[in-house]
Amino acid sequence: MNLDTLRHSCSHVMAQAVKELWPQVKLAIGPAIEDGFYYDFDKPEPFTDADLLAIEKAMQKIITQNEIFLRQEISKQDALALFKKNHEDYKVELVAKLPDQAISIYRTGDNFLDLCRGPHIQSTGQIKAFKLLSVAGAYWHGIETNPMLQRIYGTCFESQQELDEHLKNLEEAKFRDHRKLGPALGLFDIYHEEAGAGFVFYHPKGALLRMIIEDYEKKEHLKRGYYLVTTPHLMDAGLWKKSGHYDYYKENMYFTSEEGKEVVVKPMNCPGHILIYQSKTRSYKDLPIRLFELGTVYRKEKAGVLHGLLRVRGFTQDDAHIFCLPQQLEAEIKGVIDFVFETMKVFGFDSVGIELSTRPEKSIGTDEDWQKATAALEQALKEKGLAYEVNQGDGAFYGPKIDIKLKDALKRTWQCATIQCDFALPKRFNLSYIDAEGKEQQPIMLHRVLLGSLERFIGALIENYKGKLPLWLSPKQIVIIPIKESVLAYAQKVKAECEDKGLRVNIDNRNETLNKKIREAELENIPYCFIVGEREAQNNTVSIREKGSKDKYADPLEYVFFIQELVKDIKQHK
RNA sequence: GCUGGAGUAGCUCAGUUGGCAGAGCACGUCCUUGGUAAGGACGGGGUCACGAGUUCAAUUCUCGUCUCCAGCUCCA
Repeated sequence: MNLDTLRHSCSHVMAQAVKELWPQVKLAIGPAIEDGFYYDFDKPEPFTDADLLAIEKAMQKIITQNEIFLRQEISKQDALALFKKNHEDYKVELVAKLPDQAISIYRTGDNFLDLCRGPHIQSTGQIKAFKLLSVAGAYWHGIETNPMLQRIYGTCFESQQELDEHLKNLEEAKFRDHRKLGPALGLFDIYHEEAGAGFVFYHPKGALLRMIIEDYEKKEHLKRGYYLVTTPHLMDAGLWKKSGHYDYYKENMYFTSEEGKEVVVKPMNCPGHILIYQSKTRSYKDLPIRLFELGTVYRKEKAGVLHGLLRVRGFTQDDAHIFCLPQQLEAEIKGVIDFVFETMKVFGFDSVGIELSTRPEKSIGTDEDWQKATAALEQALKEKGLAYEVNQGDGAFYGPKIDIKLKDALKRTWQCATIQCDFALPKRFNLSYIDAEGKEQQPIMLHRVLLGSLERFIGALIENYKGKLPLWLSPKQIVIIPIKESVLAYAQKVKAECEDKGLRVNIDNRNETLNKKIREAELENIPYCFIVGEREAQNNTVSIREKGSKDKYADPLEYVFFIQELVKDIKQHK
């Protein structure tokens, strides 16, 4: 049985139940979606949780009665008359837009009928496991200026077991939510009321994690021939008018002023990098020039879209702009794709989805340039043998893009890397290089990020690892627990040796019991506890407890050997 | 920005049909000096999100604001 068909049918049953309970409700649309289905209703009073239970009960009854899904074809005229008679205004609107030919409708039970292309399951009895999940507002046709309808989300599976598994998955997602885990683990917090929504504060452990990621990225970029640059946070509004951002994104930019001049808090790094490129005459021999910056940008996002670290108002991009010759374009794109995949893998994500987005309605540049740019991206993907989906009209205003979305442990996708091909900004800024004949030419510009925003990426990391970061990313790698005060000096010696090897280690010297310290180290997800008492001090060893090893623990080990092994693991990003 | 739900101690949450504000954890002091996931005693901590209104009296009722949550719309 096709799962989409099953879910679509289930949404019909839900609509039927709603119409039985509230006959005056008007129906909009009810499709199957990735994890279930929804149906949009026009009903003046909101649905409550109790309503959902009542609807579920009514649905169960319809399912028990095993009603047939009966397909009928009628003329457009008849369909219009039928839905008009039933006061289904939204259906009338939908029918009116259909071509003038036979239109299919589906009936179930005595009274329920719905405009529907189909297909459906044979009868309601085939629905074995379903659940209604939530209610939310949704605009008719998804257009902001249209009336808001009430959407009920539900899900449906072929067996109760699969449904239970899905619900368990949802529960688990809640449990690993970075918005809970992050503050609980001392990584970051957001002081919504005091400092403003959408602004992240990294606490000591989170700042360390961020530093580890930043250090890794800087090193890797230098290795690949990028130049590290830094650009200011405030720049004259004129620069943003020239780049086009002012016209396209004014609503989302933060402004300030200086001596009557308008100044913009940077929402992007490109204009800054362009100025650096323009600072001198460039030769074709210098290209490609790859400028990389961990650039912190601010965007005034609407209040309703903010979400933990995933959607914030101030964030740092691992942003680079590559200025290259036309003949270098494809190789550069391929190089970035390889860089993205390698980086994802190092951070523990190995499954990705790729999308190619083309020219949007609101955009700058000539058709010819858009075609060239889109073709270059597509060609690179094809030559890499990568599967991708095309997202028509979803590109940036200055060029088409490849988005690489990573998948986490729960198979959820996260938008992180993007590669954008841009002919428009070089034109606007009149960028140039001198070719072999001594003539001025225009370079092509690639915009790209690997992790996207560090904030979002750290959110993804926390959720993917459920807060249990691998050793190399752990802000605290080892905690040394001296059993009594008399061995403190020995503990300090061990600590010094570990630090000498670059390990992040501290001593838990509090007046608490050993059990409590171990418990807290476990809860804090510290990979290793080194426990030292008289026995260890005498033999120059430590007792090693690996996180999660429960009551089993290693025999006292010559710790010098052990920390060498740890250093090896860290080098390999384990 | 829109629809709906919510905001009580640092955290997780009780509670008040309008009349002195509660627990556990966390925090502080003291006792305890320990062998692999919570040792004990005592103590401090609150403009019940904020602002107005109704009332003898508002954390509780009404309105507004801010913020969060589930979605919608948006995401250079």
